[in-house]
Parts: sequence; C-alpha cells; structure tokens
Amino acid sequence: MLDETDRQIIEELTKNSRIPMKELGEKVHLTGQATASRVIKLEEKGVIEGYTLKTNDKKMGYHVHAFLEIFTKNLHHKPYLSFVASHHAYVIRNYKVSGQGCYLLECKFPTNEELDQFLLELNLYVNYKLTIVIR
Amino acid sequence: MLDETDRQIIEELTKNSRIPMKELGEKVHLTGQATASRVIKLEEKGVIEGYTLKTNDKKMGYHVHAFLEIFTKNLHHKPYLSFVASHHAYVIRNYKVSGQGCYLLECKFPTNEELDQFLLELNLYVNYKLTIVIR
DNA sequence: GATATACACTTGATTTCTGAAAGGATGTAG
DNA sequence: CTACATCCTTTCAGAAATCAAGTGTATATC
Repeated sequence: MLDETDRQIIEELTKNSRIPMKELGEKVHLTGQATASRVIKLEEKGVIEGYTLKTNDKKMGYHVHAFLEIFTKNLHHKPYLSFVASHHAYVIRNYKVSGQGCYLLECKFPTNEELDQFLLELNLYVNYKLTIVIR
Repeated sequence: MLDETDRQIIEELTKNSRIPMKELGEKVHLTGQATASRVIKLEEKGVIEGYTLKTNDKKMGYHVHAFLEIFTKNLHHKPYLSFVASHHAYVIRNYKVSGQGCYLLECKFPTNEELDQFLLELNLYVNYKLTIVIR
C-alpha cells in the first residue's frame, strides 16, 4: 500500500509540511509533479489527514501542561463530555481509554489559577487524578 | 506581544499550514506579503516552531496507541532514557511529570505482539502502568 | 513645531513554483 | 501481439512567493 518513497514523503512533510513540491521531489528522487501527485493520492487515501503547525505553548501564553486521568462518578458520561467540549480552549486531547480511568484528558492552561478553576468545575462531573508535565 | 491578527494567522495555519500566503492574507485582511512577513517574525520569535503533518495512524500501520506511566526502580534514569531514545519508532512523546510516576510515555505499535515485546524490554529498566487508547 | 526614526503595510517587478495536458516507459491480462 | 493501466517526465501557462522600493503613521528628539 505505501512504498518506501511514500514513507519518505511523509517523513519529510512531517519535518516541514511547507516544503515546495519541487524540493520535496529532489529529496525522494522524483520531479515536483510526480511528488505532488503522490501527495494528492496520500490525501485521498486518508493517510495524510492534514497539515498543521507546531507552536511554542509557553510563548503562546500557556505555562501549565497537565494530564488528567478521569474517573466518572456514574454511568452517564455525557455531562463530562459536554463539559470537555465547552472548554476546548484548554483541552488538547480527550481519549477514551482502558485501564484505571475512563478517559485521559490532556490540557493546557495559562496559569495555575485557571487550572484550579477548571478542576473545581470538572469535579462536579467526575473524579480525577492530576499529572503535571515538567518537561 | 501577539496581536489579534497574529492569533488568527496561527489559528488558520493550525487548520491548514499549507495555505498560500495570499489566501491566508485574505482571511486576516492583509496582503500576502504583509502576511508572509508576520509569519517570518513569528518563526523568528519562536512562537511558530515548525510545520508538520497529521497522519492517520491506523492507515500508517499503527493499530495500538498506549500511554505508560513510568516508575523508575531506582535513582538512575539514564538507562530508561536511553532505552526510550533507542525505540523512537514506537515513542510519540516522553514527558517528565509530577504525580505518581516519574514519566508519562506515549507510544504507538503496529500490533499487540510488538507492544508486548516492548513492555518486556521496558520492564528491565522500570515499572509501569499501562493505559490503552480506545478512541 | 519641525525633523528624524522606526515600524508595518502596499505596490510593482522578477523569479519560482504549481497544475494541467501530452507523451514515453513498464508491466499485466486477454 | 495488442490493449490497457500505472507511473513517470516534459512542456507551458498561470499563480504564488520573493525582493525592492515607496507610503503612511506613530513616537521620540531637539
């Protein structure tokens, strides 16, 4: 399904998704046009889902990075899920998981105060175990 | 430091980092040239760290996505850290954290068999608690 | 109040890239 | 052998990026 050239293309685009097709082509020993048509095929197959940005969270004003292991208090998950949906500015990812908790919630906050406020509200819906990222 | 236009630029580039500068400019009511120079400044400031790709892990052949809470067996972290470094194909991210564990390791594997093999080797250096992502 | 300076943006010209069309090489099936 | 499909290259017109002025505005300086 994916040959070595496709893999190289994906690797290079992961390093720098704004690289010109011509230059990408040189890296994988193809013309820019052939490279572009491979990229289009990878998009159509759904292997490539999109092109995005790596930003510096601290310089964006987010100084606190946390993981929350979520334990729902009862069988109704919807209140928690809609709480998460309504706080998407803080939420990086929310995974349903197997293990101790029901969900693993990754978040970012400008300050500890905002984290604290978030936790107070979160605790209305679920219990949690907090893990703060140091590095 | 960052004005509303910069924030919009970052938002649009997060949605699609391959958007032409001209088109991005239209979205933020600037010419392509002015937009490009703002983007260059954001890069120089380190706010923008790079441009990358969103891929579909399943279609890339990775069917297992896991988080590992790591508990080092002793005070020496180096053996674990070099083990992680030597398995970067599986490792997505490795965070030093405060909380129960010392590290939070996010990984992906093609199969449960490879996960199992990884865990066997990992267990030589540290103890862990496994969390598998369902969705 | 006049002048200098810095900054951000626009305009216009040149270079570079992209995307479409046509054609060539290779492999497969009838 | 022929038809067909796939993947690549070449060519070329149009689009975008880049570079070099030039304009406008705010702030500082005398």
